[in-house]
Amino acid sequence: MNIGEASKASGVSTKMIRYYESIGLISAPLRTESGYRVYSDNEVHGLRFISRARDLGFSVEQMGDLLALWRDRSRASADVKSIALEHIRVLDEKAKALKAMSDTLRHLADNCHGDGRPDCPIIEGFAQAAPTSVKKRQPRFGVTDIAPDRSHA
Amino acid sequence: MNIGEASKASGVSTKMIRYYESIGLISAPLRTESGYRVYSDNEVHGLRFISRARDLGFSVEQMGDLLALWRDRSRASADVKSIALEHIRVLDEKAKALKAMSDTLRHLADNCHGDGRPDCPIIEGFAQAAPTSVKKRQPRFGVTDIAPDRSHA
DNA sequence: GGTAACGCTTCCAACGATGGGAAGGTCAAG
DNA sequence: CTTGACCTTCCCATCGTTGGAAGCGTTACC
Repeated sequence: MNIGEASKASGVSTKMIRYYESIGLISAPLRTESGYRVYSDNEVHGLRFISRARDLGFSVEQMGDLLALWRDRSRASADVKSIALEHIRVLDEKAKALKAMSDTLRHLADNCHGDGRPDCPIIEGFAQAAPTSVKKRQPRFGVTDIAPDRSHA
Repeated sequence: MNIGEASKASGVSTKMIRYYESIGLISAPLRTESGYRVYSDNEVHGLRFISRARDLGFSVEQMGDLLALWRDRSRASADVKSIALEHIRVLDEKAKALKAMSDTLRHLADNCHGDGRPDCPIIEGFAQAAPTSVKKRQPRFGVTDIAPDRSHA
């Protein structure tokens, strides 16, 4: 299989496959005489593994750890589980933070007429008081924190 | 007030204040003869506004819109509300996506012994089946999608 | 044998928000 | 006058992913 086929079979774009190879997440595949990358079923399997881990929000670094465990037949499932549990914790924390923002905003929005008049609890809520006790910023989410919508493919 | 004081008073780092100025989110403040930025109470107020909007996950672009509305005394609260509602929708969507990931992973983890043995439903879950029907990737969250932890300040 | 579709490489850029640091100027207090 | 805390500008890095361009080789099909 060449890279295009491997991409289709795994759900990882050719760009990303080459990128993962460049950063050492996956090893360099064999090449044809003419230089084309050739992927074995096993390698495609690994790409699918990556695709799935990625969809669950694992970082490239974590995917590296998981791949190593995947390939290690003498792994301890405890090691896998601990990575997973830590990731779950992070995911839940993020979700909680998002929900808190949403709730705060919802509360403000519920009290906003939403008509042609200028008075608005939302704007006022941003403008007034609560000098945020200055430091110790909370982790934040921006609109773009969700990965750029690759779904326009 | 110089930039350091304005930063402390608003909760926006000096780096970010300069950055917001550079991208035109805020206008350039007056300078002393020696080139130091000087912030009025009003400008600090604006920075606090930004700080709060940012904590609710608004993007810089949206903050620009909100700031414009804030300064526009003839604004329609409906305009503010619509930005807020749209943002709430996005926040909820992200939270939902995170929760779905967490749940999937939790399910796998619950079935993992987590001991010294190698068999692990998590790894197996990643490795097997579900070729992701190839394309149309979902928006994803990576570990780093949560803003880098600035709280080590 | 031509052509289109794919592949190759390298490099460069961007996204968003933020931090880090270097190299230098300024200001206040001792 | 020195010291230290502040300010200035400028560039670089992060994180994951995508895009593009340039320039050329290969493969498959008609």
